[in-house]
Amino acid sequence: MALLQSVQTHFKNNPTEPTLAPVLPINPDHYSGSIERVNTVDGLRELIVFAYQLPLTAISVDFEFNFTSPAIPLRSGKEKYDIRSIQPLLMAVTLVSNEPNSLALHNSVIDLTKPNLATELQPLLDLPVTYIAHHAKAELHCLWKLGLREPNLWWDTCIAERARYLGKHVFDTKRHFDCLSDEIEARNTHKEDNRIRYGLAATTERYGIEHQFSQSKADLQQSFLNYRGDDFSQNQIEYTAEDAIVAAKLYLPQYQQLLMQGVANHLITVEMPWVITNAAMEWHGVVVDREKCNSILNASTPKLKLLSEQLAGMGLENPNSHQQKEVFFQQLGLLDHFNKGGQYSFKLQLLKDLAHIHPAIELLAEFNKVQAIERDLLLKPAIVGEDGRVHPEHKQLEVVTGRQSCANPNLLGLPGVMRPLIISLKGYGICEADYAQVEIAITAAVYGDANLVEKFNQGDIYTAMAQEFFAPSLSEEHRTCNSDTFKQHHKDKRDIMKQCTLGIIYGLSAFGLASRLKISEFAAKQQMAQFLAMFPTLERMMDTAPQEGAIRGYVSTSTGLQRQRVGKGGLTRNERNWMVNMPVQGTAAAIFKVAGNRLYQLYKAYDARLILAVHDAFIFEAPLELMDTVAELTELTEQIMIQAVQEYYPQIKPRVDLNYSHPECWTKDSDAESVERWIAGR
DNA sequence: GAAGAGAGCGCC
DNA sequence: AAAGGGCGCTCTCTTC
Repeated sequence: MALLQSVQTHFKNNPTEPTLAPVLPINPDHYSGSIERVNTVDGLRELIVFAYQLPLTAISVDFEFNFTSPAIPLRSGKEKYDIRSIQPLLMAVTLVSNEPNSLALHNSVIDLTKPNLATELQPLLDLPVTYIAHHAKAELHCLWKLGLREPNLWWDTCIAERARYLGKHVFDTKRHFDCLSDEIEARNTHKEDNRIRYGLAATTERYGIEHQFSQSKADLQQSFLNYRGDDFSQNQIEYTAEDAIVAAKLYLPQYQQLLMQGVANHLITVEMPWVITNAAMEWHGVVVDREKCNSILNASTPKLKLLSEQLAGMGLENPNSHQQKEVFFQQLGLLDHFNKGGQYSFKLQLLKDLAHIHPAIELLAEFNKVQAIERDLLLKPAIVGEDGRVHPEHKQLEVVTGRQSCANPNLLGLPGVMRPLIISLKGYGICEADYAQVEIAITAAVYGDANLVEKFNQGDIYTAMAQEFFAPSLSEEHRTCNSDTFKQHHKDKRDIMKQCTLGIIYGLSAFGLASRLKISEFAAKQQMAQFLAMFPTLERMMDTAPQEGAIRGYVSTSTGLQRQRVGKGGLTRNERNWMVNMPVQGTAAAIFKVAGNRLYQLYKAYDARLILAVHDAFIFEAPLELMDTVAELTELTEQIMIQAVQEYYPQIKPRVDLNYSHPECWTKDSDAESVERWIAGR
C-alpha cells in the first residue's frame, strides 16, 4: 500500500503549486518472473514510477492491434490494411534492468481497451534509453494513433536481422550453368541455405532463444485482428508479453553479432533513426487528386477498348500475350524484325523504331502504355485511408543495396507524367529537394578518384561530357555554353551521356554502349577507353574492388552496411557489376537516410513533413507561406542535405535542386499539366 | 488451383 | 557466349 500511496502522491502534482513528493524505492523483484497485467490508471502510474527507478538497459515494447477498416484485396492475392485504422489493443512492456552480473526482465501487459490508459503512457516513452521492438514501424503507428510522441532511440531487431543477412536471399538468375540439372540443384541449395525468415519466432530460433508461442504465433496474431471487444484470454496476454520478452532477450546477442560483423555502426547511425523517419512518412501518406484519377480511368478504359478492338480486327486477340504476338507477326511475315538474339522482343523502344512497318505496331505500343497506367493501384478509390490520404508501404532494408523500396502502391515507380496526381493539402505546398547527380559524386568519393571529384565539383558533369562527345555536331556556342543553355537545346544528348556515364560505371559492355549510342562496337570501345582514361583510379578500383569482395564474401558501403555474396568461386559478370555498384548505390542511400533523419527532426518545428523519399530526392509538404515568402525552410533543407554528404566526403561539393514552382502538386520537370495532356492524348 | 518463372515497363 | 546496377507491378504461361 505504501507503494500505491507514493505513486498517487507523485502524480497529484499541481502545476501551480508543485509538491515535492518523496520518491520511495520499489522492490525490483516486484515484477520479475511474472507478467503484471495493467488495467487501471493507477496500475500504469505505478509501473511508470517503477520504470523511473530502475537502472535501465532498455525497454522492449510490443503492441497487439487490429484494424477498424476491412482490408482491401491486392492483385497479388495479398491484402492491405488501412494503417490509419489501426487500433492498439494491448501493449507489452518489458523493462530490462542492469542488475549485478545479469539483466533482469520486468514484464507488463497494458490493456489499452480500458479507459484513460493511453493518455497516461507518455512518461514511459520519454526515458533516455533504447526502445526495442521487432519491426518497430507497427509500434510507432500505434503510438501515433494514440496521440503519443515516439521515443528517440530504437533498436529494431527485425531491421538488424535484415542487415545481418543482406544479399543472402538473392539467387543469381544470370549465372551460367552447364546443364539444367546443375541449375536446379543450385536453386534448391540456395532455397534451403537461404530461407531466412525475419519474423520474431524464426529470428529468436537462430539465436537459440525460446519463443513459447513460436508454433501458434500466426493464430494468436489473427485472434487480435479478429478482436471484437471480448475479454483477452490468459493465452493472449502471455503471448503479447512473450513477444516483448524475446525481443529483449535478442537485443544483446544480436547487437554483439552485428558488432563482430562490423555492421553495428551503420545500424546505429543510419538505419535505427530511419526506422522512425520511414514510419512517419508512411503514417503521413500523400494526398491524391481523386478527380484526376477518375478522369484517367474514364479516358483510358474506352481508349483501351478501342485499341484492343483495332488490334483484334487485325488478327491479334490478346496484346498481352507474348505467344500471340509472335504468331501474329509471323503471319504478317514481320517476326524477324523483333528477333533479338534468338528471342523475340516486343519492348517499347523496339516498337517505336518499327512503327513505320505496320500500323499494328504503334497500336500495340499505345496499348501497353495505357494499360500500365490504367491498372495502377493509385487510381483505385479503395486505396484511400480513413484520413483521406494514401499510405504506400515504405520498405526498409528489404533490397540488397540498402535502398528504400515502396509498394501498394509503388509511388517510387510512378510514371513521371502521373506525378501531378500527388497534390498538397489546402494551405500547404509540395517541394522536391533532389541531389543533383549524386551517384557520380559518391562514385568519385567511394573509389577515391580525384579527377572525377574535380569534374563533379566543376558543375554539370553530363553536360561537360556531352559537349566533348558530340563536339562535331554542336555549334561553337553550344560546345562551351553553360549547362542550363545546353539542357534547353540538347536535352537528348545530355540524357545519352547520363545513361552512358552511369552505364560504364555499372559494367556496361562495349556492345551495350554501341547499341545505346547507335554507333559501332569499335567506336564504343574507343569511347569507353577515352572515358576511363580520364579516371585511372576509378578504372583500377573497378577492377580490384570486386576481387577483394570475392575474397571476403561481401562488399560494403562507407557506413559499413554489407551485401553478402551467395555464390562461391570465380565471380560472374553480374556479381562483378553489383560488387562495383553496391558500395555506390548503398552509400548514396545511407547518406540520403542520414539527411532524411535530420529533415524529419527539423520539420517538426515547421509543421512540415516528408511525404516521399525517392532514392536521391525528398518530397516534402510544408505550409505554403514558408515556401512563398520565407526561404528559411527550403534553405535549411538544402543545407542539411549538403552537410550530410560533406560529413562523409568533405571533398565533394554536392548540389541540391529545390523545386517548388508548382507547390500544388508533385511534378516531373515542373510540368503540372502532364496528366491533363495524357488524358487529352498528348 | 496455387505458385513461380519470364517478359516487359515504370522509377532512381 | 553474353552484352549495365537496383527495385515493384501486371500479365501470361507452365508446373506441381
